[in-house]
Parts: sequence; structure tokens; C-alpha cells
Amino acid sequence: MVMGMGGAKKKTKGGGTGSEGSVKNDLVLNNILSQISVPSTTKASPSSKKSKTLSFSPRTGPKGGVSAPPTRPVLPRPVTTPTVKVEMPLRKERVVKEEEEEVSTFDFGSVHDEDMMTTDYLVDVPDGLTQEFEVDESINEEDDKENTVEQAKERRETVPVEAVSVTGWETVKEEEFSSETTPNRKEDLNIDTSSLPLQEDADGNPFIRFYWLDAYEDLYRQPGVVYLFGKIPIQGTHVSCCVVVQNIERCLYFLPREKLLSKSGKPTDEDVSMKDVYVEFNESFAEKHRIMKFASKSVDRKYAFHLPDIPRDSKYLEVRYSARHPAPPPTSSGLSYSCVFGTNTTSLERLIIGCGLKGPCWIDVKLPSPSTNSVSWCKIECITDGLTSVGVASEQAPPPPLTILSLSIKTLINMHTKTKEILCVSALVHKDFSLDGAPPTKLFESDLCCIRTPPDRHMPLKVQERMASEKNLKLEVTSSERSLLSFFLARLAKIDPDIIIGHNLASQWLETLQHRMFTCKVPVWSRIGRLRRATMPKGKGISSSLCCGRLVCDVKLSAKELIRSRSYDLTELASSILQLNYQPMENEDILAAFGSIERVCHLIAHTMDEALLSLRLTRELSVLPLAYQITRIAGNTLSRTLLGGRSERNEYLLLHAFTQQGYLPPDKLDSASKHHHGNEEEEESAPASKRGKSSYVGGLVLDPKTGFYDRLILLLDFNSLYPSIIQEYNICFTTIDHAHCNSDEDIGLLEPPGDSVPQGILPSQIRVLVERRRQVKRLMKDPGLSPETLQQYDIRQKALKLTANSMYGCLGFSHSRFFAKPLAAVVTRKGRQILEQTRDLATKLGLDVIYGDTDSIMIDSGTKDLEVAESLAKKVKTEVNKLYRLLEIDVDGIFKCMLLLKKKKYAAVSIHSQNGKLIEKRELKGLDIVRRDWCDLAKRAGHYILDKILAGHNIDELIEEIQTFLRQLREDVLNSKVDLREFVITKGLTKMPKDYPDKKSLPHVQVAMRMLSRQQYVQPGDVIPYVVCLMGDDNVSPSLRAYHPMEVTQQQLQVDHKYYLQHQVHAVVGRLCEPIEGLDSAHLAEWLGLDPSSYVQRGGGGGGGRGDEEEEADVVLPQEKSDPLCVSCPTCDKTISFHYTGKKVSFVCGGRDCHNSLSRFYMMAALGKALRYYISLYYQVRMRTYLRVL
DNA sequence: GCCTGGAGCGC
DNA sequence: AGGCGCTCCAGGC
Repeated sequence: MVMGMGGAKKKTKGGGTGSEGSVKNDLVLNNILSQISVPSTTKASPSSKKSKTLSFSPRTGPKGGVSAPPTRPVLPRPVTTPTVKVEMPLRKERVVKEEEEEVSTFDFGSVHDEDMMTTDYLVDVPDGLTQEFEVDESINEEDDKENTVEQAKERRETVPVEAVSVTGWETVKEEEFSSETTPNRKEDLNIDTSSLPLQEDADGNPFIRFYWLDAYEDLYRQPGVVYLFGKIPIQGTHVSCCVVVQNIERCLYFLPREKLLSKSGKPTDEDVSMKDVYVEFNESFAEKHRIMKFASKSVDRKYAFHLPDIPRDSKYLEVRYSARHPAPPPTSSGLSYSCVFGTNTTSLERLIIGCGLKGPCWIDVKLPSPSTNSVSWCKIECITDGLTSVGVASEQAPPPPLTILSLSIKTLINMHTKTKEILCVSALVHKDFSLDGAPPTKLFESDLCCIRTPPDRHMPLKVQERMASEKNLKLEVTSSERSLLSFFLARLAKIDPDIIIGHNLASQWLETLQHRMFTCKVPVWSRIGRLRRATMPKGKGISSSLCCGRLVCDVKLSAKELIRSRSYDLTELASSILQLNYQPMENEDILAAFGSIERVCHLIAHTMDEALLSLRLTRELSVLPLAYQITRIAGNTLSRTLLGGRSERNEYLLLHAFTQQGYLPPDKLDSASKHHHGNEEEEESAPASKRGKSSYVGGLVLDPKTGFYDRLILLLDFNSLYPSIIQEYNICFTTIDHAHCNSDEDIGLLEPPGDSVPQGILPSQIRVLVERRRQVKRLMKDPGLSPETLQQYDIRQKALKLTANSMYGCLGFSHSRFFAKPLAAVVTRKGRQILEQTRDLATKLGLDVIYGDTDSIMIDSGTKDLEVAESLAKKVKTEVNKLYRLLEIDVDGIFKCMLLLKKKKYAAVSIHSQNGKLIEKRELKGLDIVRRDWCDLAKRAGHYILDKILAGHNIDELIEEIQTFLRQLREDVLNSKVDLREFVITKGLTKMPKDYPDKKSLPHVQVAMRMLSRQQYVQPGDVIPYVVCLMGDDNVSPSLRAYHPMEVTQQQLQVDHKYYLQHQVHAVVGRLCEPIEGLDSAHLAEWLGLDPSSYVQRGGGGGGGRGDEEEEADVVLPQEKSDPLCVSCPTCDKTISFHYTGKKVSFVCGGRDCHNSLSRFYMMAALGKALRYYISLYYQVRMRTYLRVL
């Protein structure tokens, strides 16, 4: 679809070919024009040609009473909307007049900018709307310019042939919109938002029902006030809504002492009554802080957490008073009470827990009153009082459609100030996104883009026309960063997105935006969120508050949580998830772009592409539906779920559960009270928070019987071991007395409760999660399900599983509010016992357990017969499962062959039948070749060799192939036939480079520091690529010779080939080949052209440097008295014995009708097994002798 | 040779 | 802003 941006001809209403394009574009324009429509205060559409031509007065705002019609037709037009006649003549007139398009393109920026300047003084005007109005005015003018006759002509002449890339947003646009009819434009309707859409309950009391999405509170400025943001249905559509819940009281719980203390602090004989507590609070604390009004009552509460000496059940004095007054210190006590709970519970938490809000849902707000002066940018706004006026709606309709906006920003370094300034902003918008429905068929419905002219540069002529004609994009060009930001904010405000999506949004771009809005003194910056604010939030965690009311979805953060990837930059994610090629633009490219129109267009298209990639990734990873499900399960806020962090989700799930059961949850301790908490002895929690050292024992890893196996290996593992253990043994805060458990010995003695103890809250919560998941999985079996529904279910079951599995981790997390090391330690101890039991049982069944890790065991079946192996696995499964009530082991797979190198390092080929066919799948765990810190060259070599080993070929053939391969590899490397990319090593940064104590020895830190000096963003968590190069002295540490691939290219550096052959290829290959006889380190080194003598395995020629080539040299073995090597033939099962003769033996089965030739691997494995047996026998004898001597 | 950081895996 | 267990590489002594 080649379509201009609303040429003059297309504007004529009845005019001939009113194609979709023109309709769409007109809508887009109208969209912009009607931006001025003001929420809540006015219904008028103040944008008008008239006001523009009449006056530039900034005061000519919505309140000026200038009510002019939109200049474009709106389709479709509902009856409810006042019908408006389109006034074209005015416009046309202007169009004709404005001929100097080239100049105007340039001029416009400055004019525009001046416009902005004139509004500067308006920054402090309370009603910030005037500014936007100005911005919008200029947009109007922009429209006009676009519609010159000249441009229209040019559009027809230009044929877009060049595509920026196959992934380009404009391609998607064409694909998805060419066949579409007019997009749904509900939001263009003029909605009357002057009154609240009230409903009445059974008693005739008014309430509003709205869907809450986000919440915000300002702890310091507005204690006791929570802003709820969401959407409300009104006149057939949904608009943004803000409910201000004010006067949320503090709620404290005082635990009365048994005996009153005297004033000197000594216990007396006097019993404490509730009245004593009341009086003490009233006379001391309330008096001191002039709390004139408070309510109190006696309540029953339970306690089961870390504080010692708190009764399980007790009466407390509940005291409520305004949050404007301070709370007592967390650890305070009085003469009549020993402690107080709830001192630092926030109003937001009180609201969420008190009202039982579990994630976004429909809520009813009783007795809402319209706000007198609006505090938010929402279309609808109201105020209500206290927790009692908010409740979850009894009927839960599906979530309303949401507006999502995918954002991409390009910056430029200002050479004078050395700071990054915003150059270009692009966004894609979808207005009908569903959190729990099918993913949208279209990726986006509209787009916007704004670019500014950098200082000392010129915007190429006709760039807007070019973008309009070729990419169907209405590009906004401004001359200053400030006007760009103003334009963007105005558009953002009009679109009013519920969710903003972007890559690196939370971790980088929002901060940049804030900084630039601040520096440029951009008015009404707070429109980036939904709360009207004068002062910008400070400090860290900007993202959560800057945009409050709009959810921030950072694709990078989400990807880190959901998938494992080499790195999480857009390039890598696009490639690994979407199979799309994307290359970032460097600073130099961006500045250089202003040399030609093509390059500017490319720059713009590139920015749009980034926005598209973020959008695609978000959809592909189901980020939003998954976050929604998790939030609904955990009962926290969606914005926090999107920011990542398992602990808080778990915290809210438990807060809901324990509070509902009448428990006082543990108070959140802040940093100040943490030090205060030093009741216990020196150690304890202090080292727990430190990295590195573990604070309790974890899972058991069985010693692997290493080697290559070409028989079937059984893999069995327990389903969700830790959640199951918590249920099986009823492990909970409420069932195990863990508060007095301070030392490791105490923990070691801790035991799960007996059967008589009722199920605790932790196990019951997990049970609920597991049962819900089982239900969902049952639903998924319905063959009639649509793929969309199936995917929704799948997301749901995934969320349930994730939540259940994260429960244990949070128990052991020292900063968690529900931290309970003793409980975590009991869980892992049970896990270790279970694994040992399982191993012992398998051994008793006569099976050979070769490995096991935490919740799994691997068994060498000793056969190649799949049926035999399967029945064996089943047998083990049945026997193990007899031992437990809930706990369940399952056959997770059968391996055709396996190379077991070390603990947590193995490769295997799994087989399973599918539709009657045997499917083979390779599984690699922990090997160097699955790690990101080895270069592709080494990994390629490793893969090749692993392929050959797993193929199970003849050993001689194997050696031959590997030798040839390595020699060739060496040739290629030395002759520079290997691509630079294959030399790139990547390592993650855990902190800022300057914070490393020994930066010199860490190559990636060295590179990162140079990146920083080039103004490139580097943050902890980023993955730094580097190549080791030759630089002068080879002896200097390789870490000092590490360079970013870009540096290598630009500075034409030479790769240190020897380093790669030696420290990368040889290291990787050597470890893989270690168990294979005939593939020792020295040989590999030789084939790689390295000095083999440095790789000779221990024991070699003891005499010294003599050549160690005596592999052929026969070792004299005692021929008589040696046992034969007994091997069972894998084919006929007959036992074959081989006696040592000193001569070569062919390993052929002598069985009747079986002349199976036994593979060398098989013999090696058998020999290894025999050797292990004899060695253990040897030590057993030694041990016995030793004991006898004692 | 032993020990300590750091990375990055497995579960 | 879940846990611990286990290789590996470098450096410093």
C-alpha cells in the first residue's frame, strides 16, 4: 500500500478514491488535532484553525471558549457525538498559500520552537493544559505543510522500492493494515467525562466500578493517600480513571505484657489489662504526638514468625489513627506492652491486603466524590475515603481492552556538554490489547515519530515527504530537543497508554527521559505518567514512580526473567527469539546520518524498527499475560511484577494468606531497624547477606561415575521436589517452632511436625497452587481448544508453577520479609535424605546409579533394549513412590548414550517415541560449549567433537576425524580464515567497572571501562564482548589485551591466534575428550600445533624430560592370578570373559548365533567398571587391615 | 601448591 | 531485592 499522508485531494469528502489509506491518515490527523480535548474539565475540542490563525496567544486554551470543530472528519461517528461539519476551505486556502515547502520544513522547527518558548512562562500555570494546547497548535500547522500541492504530487511520483529491512515496521504495517478496514477509533469520540459513571447498589448507595491496574502512594508527602489507576467503562468505551483513596489510617497492634513493668523497668506483680495499654498509648505516645483522635479495640491475633517470645495466640490492642501522625519506632515497647506490630506498614499495603486486592481486577468504590481540582491526568477522577469504601467487585468481567505503546528513543552526544540528548522518539500503539484474551492479531494500529535537527546540522529537505510517501509515516520534525519532548508528551497524553513497552526502558530510557525533560524544562513533564506533579521524583527506582498510572514493561528485564540468553541486548534477543537480524546504530552513525536524506530516513526507520522489536518480543514471550497471571496469583501490583523480583511476589502471596487466617505478618524492617535488631549473637544474619558463602546446606549431588556410556541410561526425577517436600512434611511457620532456632546445630535438630498437626499455611497455599495448576492442565487436554485458549491456559499453568517453585527460594532469602532459614534448611535436608533413600533403593534393586543431582538419579540400565530399560525405569518409579504420600518420582527420560564428565557436566542423547517414531534429542548440561564465556570458535570445535563422540563410531575413526578437524582448525585460524565473531568472548558485569577491586585482571572490566569513556551505556548485568589481541608484548596478561570487537575492527587489531588455540579451543576440547582413551591432552595439543609436552598427563616419564612416546611400550602384568574381564554381551546377554594374553584380542561375542562385535567404548566402560570394583576392593582390604592393626 | 574472587552454570 | 553446589580461570602468597 503506497499512500501519502492525506494529500489535498483526498481531503475532499466525496472525492473519488477515498481509499483506506486516506481514511486512516485522516484519522491519524484528527487524532492529533483532537489531542487538545481536555479531560474532565471541558468537552470542547479547542483545536482550531481559527484560533491558530487568529492568534498565537497561549491563553487561547480550552477555557477561552473558542469551540471550533475538528478540521477533519471522524469515522465512524457515533450518534452521541455532536455532529460537526468539516470546514475545508480555510485549510485549502492555507495550503495554497504555503508553497515554500522546503524552507518551511526548516523554518517550521524554529517557529515551532519559538512557540514553545513563548509558553515557557506558563510552566507554573496551575492548569498545565495550556501548554499542550500550544504544542498541538503547531501540529496543526505541521499538517498544513504536509498537504501542499507539491507534496501531493511528489507522493504520487515516488514509488517505495527500498525497504529498510525485512523486519521493518513499515512492512508489518503494510501487511497488517492493507486488508484491514477502518481501525477502531473509539477513543476519538468525545466522551463526556464531566460526571462520574455512577451505579447504585442494592441499598441505593452510589458507587463506581472500575478496573484497577496500578497504584501509587507518596509515603512522605501524602501519608494515608493511595492513588488507584485504571480504566472505567463509559459510553461504550473505556477511559483512564484515577481513584484517590484518602484517609487510610495507620493500624497498630500492641501486645500487652503479662505483668506491668515499674517505671524503673522492673516487672511487678500487677496483671496487665487492655485498658492499661490503652491508657499508656493515650498518655504517652498520643499525647506526645498530639494524636487527638484514635480508635482502639481488643482483637485476637496469631503470630508465627521470627520474633521469639511472642505467643501463638493472643489478644492485642488494635489502635487506628491518621497516617499523618507518625508511628512508634518498630521495636518500641512500653510498661504495659512488650512490642507493637504494624508500625511501618504502608497505606498501599493496607489497602491491597485489607481490601483483598489480588492483582488487576474490577473493584467497586463506594461513595465516590468528584475531585475538585484534578490531581491526575485521567479522564475520570474521583475521591473516596478509607479502606471500607473499596472492595473487589462481586462479578468479575474480563479485563477491559488496554492501550499499549511501544517506545524507542535515539540519543546523540552533545559534544559541548558531553551529555546524551534525545534526538528521535518513535512509538507504536495498540488500543485493544487484552491481558487475558487472545494475543492481538495486529501488532500495532498506529505509529508516531518525531525527530529533531541536531545543532550544527541540517535536516535534509523533504524528509517528511519521503517518510510519508515511502513509509506512510507522518513524521514530526522539530528543531530543538525541548519541542521534541513537548510534542511527544502531547501525543502520549492523547494516546493515554496504559502500558509503555520498551527495551531498557526501566533501566535506562526513563531515566534519560526524565533527565532531559528536567534539563530542557519541559512543561507538564508529568504527563508521561498519569499523576499531575510539579516536582520530579528523585533517586533510584524512578521508573516505578515517574510513569505511575502507566505500567512500564521493560523487555530486557522480562527477558532476563523468562529466558536464558547469551545476552539481553536487542540484537541478541531479536536473533534468538524472533530469528530477525538487527544491528544497533552507533553514536557515530547517528550523527553521520544527517549527511543525506536516505540516511536520515534509515535512522528513522531504524528507530521504528526498535519499537517494533520490543513489541514483538513482548508478544512472543507473552510477557504481559504472564505478568498478569502471576500478579493475580500473588496479589501484588502488576507494575512491581513487571519490574521483576520474585521475593516481593511471594511476600504478597503470604501476606494475603496469613492476614486472612488471623495472623499478624512480620513487619517489614527497614535499614535503620536492622542494626537495632542485634539481639542475637554476633554471627547469624550478618554473613547470610554476604555473597559467596552459603548460610545453610543445600541439595545433594551424587558422585558421578564418569565416562562414556553407550547403553541406555534412565533418568528419573521428583516432580517439584521442594514444593512437594513442604507439603509432604507439612513445613510451615505455623507448624515448626523456628523462632528460637539460632545456631546451625539447632537447625540440624529441627524436625517436621507429626501427623496430628493440622496443615500449615505454607503447605496449604502450595496445595492450592498445585491443584489449580492440575485443573488448568486438565482443561488443556480438551482437543477442541483453540490455539489461543490453549496458550492462555499454558501461560496460566506456567505462572502457577513458577509461583509454587519460588516459595522455597524466598524462605532462604535473607532480605525477604518471610525469611526463615531454619525452614529452608529443613526442606533441603529432607531433599538430601530423599535422594539418598532413592539411590539406596535403586542400588538394592541391583541397579547401577551413576549420577544424581538434588532431585534426580541416573541409572545405567546395562542394556540397549528400550523395552527392558523402560520396564526397569517403571519398576524403580513404582518402588520409590511407595515410600511417600504426595512426593512423586517420574521417568524424565531415557538416554541412548551419555558422556558424563563431571558433576553438573554431561552430554546425552535422549530418546522418546512420538507417533510411533523414535525422536532423538541432544541434551547438554553445564559443558563449556553451553556457556557464554567461551568463544564460538572453541564451542564450534567442542560441538564437532561431541557430535563425533556421541555418534559412537569406532574409536580409530573418531581419533582420525578429530585429528583432521583440529589440524584444519589450526590452519584456518592461523590463516585468518575464521570470522572475527568466532573469537568473541562474552562475560557479564556484576557491578560498575570502577567498583571492581582488581579490574586489571578482568578483561571484560577493562573493555567496559573503555566503553564508558566512549559514552556507551554500561550497567551491571550487561554482557561485555571482547577479543584477545596481539599487542606488543605477548607476555603481558591476556586480560590487558582484550578489546571490544568494534575496537578490533576500527583499529585493525590482530587476534592472538595462539591464545585462542591454547586457552580456548584446547581447554574446551581437552575436557570433552578426557574420558576417551587415545584422545589425551598432549595429542590434542599437538594437532592444534601447540607444545604437547606441557600437556602430558601426570605420571609420564618420571625420569625427566625424555620423550613420553612409550605408549606402545608394554607393561608387564602378572598373567597368572589375574581375573578375566567379564562382559555381558548387549545383544545376547551372554557373559564373555577375556583373559589377558598380552596379545591383541578381538572383542567378539562367542554366543550361539551371536557374533556381535563389541564396541571399543563398551569394552572401555566395562573395563572401567571392573577397575573401579577392584580398586574399591583393594581399599576395603586395606581398611580392614588398618582396623585390625588398630 | 593453596587459597580467594568472579563467573556461570545445574537443580 | 529467591536458594545452594560445582567446576573453572586468574592472581597473589
